[in-house]
Amino acid sequence: MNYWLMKSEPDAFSIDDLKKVKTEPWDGIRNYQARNMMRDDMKKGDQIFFYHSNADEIGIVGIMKVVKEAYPDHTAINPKAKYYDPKSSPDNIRWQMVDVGFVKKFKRIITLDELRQHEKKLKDMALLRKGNRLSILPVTKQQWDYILTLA
DNA sequence: GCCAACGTTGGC
DNA sequence: GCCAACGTTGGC
Repeated sequence: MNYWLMKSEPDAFSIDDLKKVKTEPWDGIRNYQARNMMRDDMKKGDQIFFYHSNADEIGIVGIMKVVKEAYPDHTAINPKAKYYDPKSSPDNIRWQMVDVGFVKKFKRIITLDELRQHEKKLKDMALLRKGNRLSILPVTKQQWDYILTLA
């Protein structure tokens, strides 16, 4: 079982939105590294931290899981979609997505600030590394368990 | 709204 | 294959 962290701007899609709809196709990923992780390493049942970015309160807000493994992100070939990709075509969709399911919302948000305060315990957590803008990040079991104790 | 830190594109 | 220009992300 692998562990992940996925970012979303709560204005666009928040943990409360996920709680309401239960499952959601995680479309719009347009970064090769992130796509490759979804395609190659994300397995059904993997656990994911839901992270709110670009918000009043930035941080981890809950847990979701992979309910469907990677498949083509058809929004890439929809000219009206927000993340339309003119270089993709129906027989060559460059992007993939997974479906995620709601697991739980934390009673409180584990803010980025707080995570930084635990930097030593969360050694080399990808999220805390400088300049990291990937919207999907791997989390180690140790980091996962430690963050759960914070929550 | 600013800007640092990227990733991507495209001309050469 | 290099790299300048451009676009995007995301914290502040």
